[in-house]
Amino acid sequence: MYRKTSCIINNLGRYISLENSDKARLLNLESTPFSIEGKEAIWHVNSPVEKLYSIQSGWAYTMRDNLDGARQVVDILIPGDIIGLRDFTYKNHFTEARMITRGTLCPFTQASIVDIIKHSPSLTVALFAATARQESMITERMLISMHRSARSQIAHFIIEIYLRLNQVRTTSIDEFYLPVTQQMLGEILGISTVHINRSLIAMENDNILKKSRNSIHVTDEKKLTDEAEFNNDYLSEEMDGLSELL
Amino acid sequence: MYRKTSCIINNLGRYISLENSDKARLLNLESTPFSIEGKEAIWHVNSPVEKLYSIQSGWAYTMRDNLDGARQVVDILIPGDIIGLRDFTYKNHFTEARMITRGTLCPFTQASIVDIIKHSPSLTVALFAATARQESMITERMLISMHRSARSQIAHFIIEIYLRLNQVRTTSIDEFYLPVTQQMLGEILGISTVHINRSLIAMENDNILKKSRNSIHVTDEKKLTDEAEFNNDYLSEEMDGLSELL
DNA sequence: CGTACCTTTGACGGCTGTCAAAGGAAGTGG
DNA sequence: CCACTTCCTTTGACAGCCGTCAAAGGTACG
Repeated sequence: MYRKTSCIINNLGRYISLENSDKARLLNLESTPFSIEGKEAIWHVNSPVEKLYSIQSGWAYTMRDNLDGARQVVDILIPGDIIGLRDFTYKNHFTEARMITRGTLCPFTQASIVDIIKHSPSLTVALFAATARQESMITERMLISMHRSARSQIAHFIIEIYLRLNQVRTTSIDEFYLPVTQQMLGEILGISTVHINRSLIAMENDNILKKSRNSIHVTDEKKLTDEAEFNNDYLSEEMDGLSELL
Repeated sequence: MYRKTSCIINNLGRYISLENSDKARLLNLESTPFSIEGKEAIWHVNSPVEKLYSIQSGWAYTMRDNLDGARQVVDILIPGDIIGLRDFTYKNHFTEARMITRGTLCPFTQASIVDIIKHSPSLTVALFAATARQESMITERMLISMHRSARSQIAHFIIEIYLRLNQVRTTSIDEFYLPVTQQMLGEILGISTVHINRSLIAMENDNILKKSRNSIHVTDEKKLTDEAEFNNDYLSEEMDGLSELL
């Protein structure tokens, strides 16, 4: 065992406390991490599903092109997240995955996931938990995109990202790194770039936040959370009852 | 083994071919099915997560109330579906689940899911597959609600439901049972009842479909699919590579 | 220092929401 | 089997959030 940790250990360890045997298994299954440039593709649409990737560093996203030519972002993935959880029981990808920034990924083959399923109930449950959290983020975004104003959606997205970053490493809400352009923010929320821009300017004029190219300043956290009407149940890492059954 | 089949066998059997030992395990884990009235609650918001339910007959939905008082439907669940897959790694439910029509449910405890995870890799993979399909439906709805007109969303929903029904039992697209009110259709798609109504009337005037209280007549399948711009990859039950690894 | 990408602004239109009320259909109880 | 109640559908009027189109101004990067 040449390393004491791995990216996926940090992820799955959020939901259950890992035995040493589980940690050893993960270290064993993890292929060599590789670095990857910003904007580089991780997989393409319709390509066969072969691997999952745990993000050691860098930001990534999955997206697809709508028939009308509009690009739609499905997930925003930050360090610690697993890319491909939604896809690994499908034959082909129906999204494309790309890096936003340069970073480092740890690949896991499908076979190693099957190995986990065969030999470690606790890791399997953690995989379910990680899958459910990703699904919950999508569900939340769906419900919110259907009923909230652009401003409220933007506020909600910023708080969600802040909380997710904070789960991985302490982050200040006053100012944090956010390598997402206004254009991409529009593609995430399903709002036109023009309207994103106007909304951001309005929120800046109301002294709520200031978005610059790769970071965000939150100047009035209270106003922001009020607009976001944020309920963070869906981000909860707790899993009480289930872990006792293992 | 007092019965030859169970509702969950039909569900999980879609994704992999089940060994007899797997079938026996499922029959063993399944508690006695119980019947439940239309509109009756299956669980409430914030109640602790205890069970999953496989639908033997009847339709169900999950929903939650937005802060502005609007009700939002998260999933529509038809016979053969599993209720609670998204929730079972959480401590509490953040949706409420109710029947639409009267029906019969087969409950599974969390403990029995853990039993599956511990003892049957193939069933575990099938559970992942079922979870991923439900997630994909949400993802699809999210993407579509963000970029398509009300008419197109309605068309898409009708085709999705038709295809899902058809996966369980042969269904004619000309006319099929659809116990979803216009109001609920609005709550599913995030569109006001008034606008749902106007859109349905417009589609009826264009001789595409006719929705009556509990069923739908599709009079022009081609026009309907054209408007829906339906890509059914996400409903695929195929899972090639993975099952070979088991 | 040019090229590509991102942000910003203005003008304009329309899809969809809200409010309010009436008409039907279904279910319930006497 | 009929009143009554509740839920669902339908219609009209009106407003506004947000999309589209087009173009200019900034900013990063090779």
